[in-house]
Amino acid sequence: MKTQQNHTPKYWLMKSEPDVFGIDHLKKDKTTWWEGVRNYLARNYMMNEMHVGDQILFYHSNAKPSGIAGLAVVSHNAEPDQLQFNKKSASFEKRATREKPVWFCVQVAFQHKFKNFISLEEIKQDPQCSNMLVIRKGQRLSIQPVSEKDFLYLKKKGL
DNA sequence: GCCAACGTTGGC
DNA sequence: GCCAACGTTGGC
Repeated sequence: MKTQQNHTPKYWLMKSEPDVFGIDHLKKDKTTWWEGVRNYLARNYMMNEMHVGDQILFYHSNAKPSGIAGLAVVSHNAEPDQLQFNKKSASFEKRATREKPVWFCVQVAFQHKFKNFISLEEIKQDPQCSNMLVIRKGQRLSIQPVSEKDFLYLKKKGL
């Protein structure tokens, strides 16, 4: 009989605007459903590749300064994004039905706020981080895969 | 506030 | 299926 293959933990970077929902909001709320993502690649990551236990660099975008503010963890696998059913929401999706949702999101739980906030500038300057997607010009994707090496390095640096 | 980069929409 | 127009993201 075939044994089910265990999911190997993965590492991600997730962007959020701190004015809207930053690391302090997550700390206060403990968990949040990552609603409102309306990009197919980001959706596919959440739907197909992110699993409970995956670790997350929580990134502040559109901030002064932008950068990594802390750590979070996937606390629930993807479920339909409820905002797509809400006519009053900016994230309403007219193509979606309860039977056939279009958008999905994972639930994320707070872990740590970094003692040492790591600014985008610092990541750019650091030769250790030269492969990271977040430093690439024009990289707007709000959910990005991160290598284990980069994750562990930044975790150690930030905590 | 500017604007480069990129995703989406819609006419054809 | 192409691609121009438009909208959004997000650094600066």
